Amino acid sequence: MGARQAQKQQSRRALLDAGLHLLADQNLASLGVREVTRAAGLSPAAFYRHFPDLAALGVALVEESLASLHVMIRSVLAGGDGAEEVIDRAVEVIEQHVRDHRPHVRFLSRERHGGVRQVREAIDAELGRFAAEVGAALALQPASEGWGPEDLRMLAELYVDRMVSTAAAFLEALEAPDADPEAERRIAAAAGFQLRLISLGRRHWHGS
Amino acid sequence: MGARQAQKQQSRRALLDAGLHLLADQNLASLGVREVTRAAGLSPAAFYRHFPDLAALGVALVEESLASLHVMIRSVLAGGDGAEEVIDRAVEVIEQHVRDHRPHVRFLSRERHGGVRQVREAIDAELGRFAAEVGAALALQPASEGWGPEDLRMLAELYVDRMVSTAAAFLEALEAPDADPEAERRIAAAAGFQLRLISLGRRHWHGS
DNA sequence: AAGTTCGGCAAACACTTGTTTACTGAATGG
DNA sequence: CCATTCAGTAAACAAGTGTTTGCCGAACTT
Repeated sequence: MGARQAQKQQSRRALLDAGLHLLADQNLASLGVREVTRAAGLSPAAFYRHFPDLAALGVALVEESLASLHVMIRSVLAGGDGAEEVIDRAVEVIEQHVRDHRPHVRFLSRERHGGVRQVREAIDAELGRFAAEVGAALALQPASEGWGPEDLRMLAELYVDRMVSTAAAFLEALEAPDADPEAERRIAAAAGFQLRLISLGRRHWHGS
Repeated sequence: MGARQAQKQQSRRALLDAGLHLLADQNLASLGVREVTRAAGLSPAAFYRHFPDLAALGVALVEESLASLHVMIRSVLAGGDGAEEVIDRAVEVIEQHVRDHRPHVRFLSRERHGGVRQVREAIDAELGRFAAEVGAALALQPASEGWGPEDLRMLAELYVDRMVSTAAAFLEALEAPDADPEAERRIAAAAGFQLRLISLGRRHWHGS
């Protein structure tokens, strides 16, 4: 890659980073082009060399954020099959992920139902793909015998939604002004309990 | 109430309605005082006769939105005890509620993780109170014998969260440009399935 | 070495913004 | 009936906004 492209990528990075940083305490719809370029150390006009819109920057952030999420989900699904172990690992991995990628998680959580349609749709589509991935993994387990693909999808959605909620809860605990380690422990306990309850229900499910 | 107060309330209503209307496709943080007053047919300065902040208007909208939610939750909990019936009724009531109070539901869904802390906290607190209410109702059922209050709370949270997610899903289906009745049916089916799965897991839970 | 591409800039465009000010005039209460 | 209260107004403030323009100069191509 030429030095030309490299410098362009660097500016693009600066814009994305500045955006992500500013989105710590405001949402995409209230972000301004000038605000971002100022924080990135560029002139306002430079923005348009990279994105047509702020919505486009948002979509780029979605892609970035979800790439790291994909890695996470795979690390949960791979490994021991015991339901208990998978659940415990899932909760741990989620907590660690929120810790490592706090700005991205915050962005996703905030914009999932936020004011910018393009971004909302991008997140939703990708979350659907997660559910499909989880569903495929579930289908491979012996406990899924006799389960239709429709049921498996609904089950996977339930798991994914639970994980997203858990991540959001961890996030809120981390952002609280008085960081309380007890709160995190309680969230982890609740998540473990709830996931266990779901998988228990699944084992006792006999046809729909 | 004097005619004086009545007129004031009318203006306040106009501001709240205008705000709620504008929040259909943007979020609170990006709303402007002038924007609201313009839509309400008042002068910008008039806003400050009613609210010190836009955040305050947001909190007022939260209270309004949650009042109607409380009514809803009670109508679910009251009535036949059969788990199946409760679940089916819950899904129906949620769907109807979203239909009847679309702007409020949208507002709650959007601002639950939105950019205004005051509003986020107000929603969260009230949602916690819902969970407590559901937990209290669960405690009365015979199936809760041997369940600690902690477990009941986590279970109630799981139910409430599921309901909120379901409401959000219904909302998104209603807002889709091509209104697809099939999508709503699918959401209702998924919600029923998932709630059933949870209550099945609950019945087979033996201590934590 | 000459010519082209193109990322970044400063400046200008025409608005929109939040908030305060001094005011008006109808409802209120004595 | 007269004084007071107070919701609502118009006007002004100093900023801030998105986007376009023409231009520069370093990196590429031939």
